Amino acid sequence: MPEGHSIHRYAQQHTADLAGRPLRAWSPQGRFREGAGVLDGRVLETVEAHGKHLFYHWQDGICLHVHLGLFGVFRRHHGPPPPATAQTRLAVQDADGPVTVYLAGPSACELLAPAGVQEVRSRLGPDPLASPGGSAVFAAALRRRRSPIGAVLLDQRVIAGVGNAFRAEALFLCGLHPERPSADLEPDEVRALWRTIRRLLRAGLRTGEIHTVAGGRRGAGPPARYVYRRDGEPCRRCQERVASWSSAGRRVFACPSCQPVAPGAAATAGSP
DNA sequence: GCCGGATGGTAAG
DNA sequence: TTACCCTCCGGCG
Repeated sequence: MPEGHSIHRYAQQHTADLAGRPLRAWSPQGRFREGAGVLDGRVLETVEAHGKHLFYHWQDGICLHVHLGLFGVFRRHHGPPPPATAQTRLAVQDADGPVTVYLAGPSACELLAPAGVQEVRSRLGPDPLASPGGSAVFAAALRRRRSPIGAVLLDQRVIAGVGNAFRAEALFLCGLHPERPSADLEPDEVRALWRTIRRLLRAGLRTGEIHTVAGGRRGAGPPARYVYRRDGEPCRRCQERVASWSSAGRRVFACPSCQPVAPGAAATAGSP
């Protein structure tokens, strides 16, 4: 589930598993043969996450940039790994340790010079998990835009790491309708939104799941959400049916009663 | 066993 | 807005 929390988990895990020693690297699929050849035998120093982007810093200033996109997946094997599949873009293995990591289906897997790293970073807004003081930058960006807050939250130049699930849950928790113009939000609402997103991302980083319903989980079962992918089901707070519609090619979810389009106004139909 | 959609982002029209 | 990338999984039969 590649929203920001899982990307930070990968950064932590891959640092723990692989950093500090020379690694074997190869590309079973062949599409990253040249890059893997550069990495093979080198030492991985650190892995850094910003939003949904991973930066693997290797010795000699070499940086591997990975973005999973919608389909990308890491597989981690402890001990002798199964043979890599034909889809495996990159395989990395600790020559002396037990861990092998396979990467398949990423939208980006590339070596970047420092200028390239800077270029990627320059397109990313503050990451609530990585950017102290990001709240002010976020607030300024919201004031500048006329787009609906729902669209703005998915814009990685405004805030990095939020995906469709965290968008839906954070807007519900803050009582904000996704179609409200971002510039119309009150300063208090903007501060609460940043804090809510940061809290949800931190919880996700800790647990690896997007479980947002207050009170924690009672027993096993899938993570519980308020509105994300719950369209047609009753709102957990007011029993109104959760609405959903499509905007900019993505599904949007909201409770029409708990998230009024105009602050203080009565609930309206779900679809604007 | 097949189909459609999914947590994302870019490029083309 | 649409297509595409290219992987996994749930629903359906």
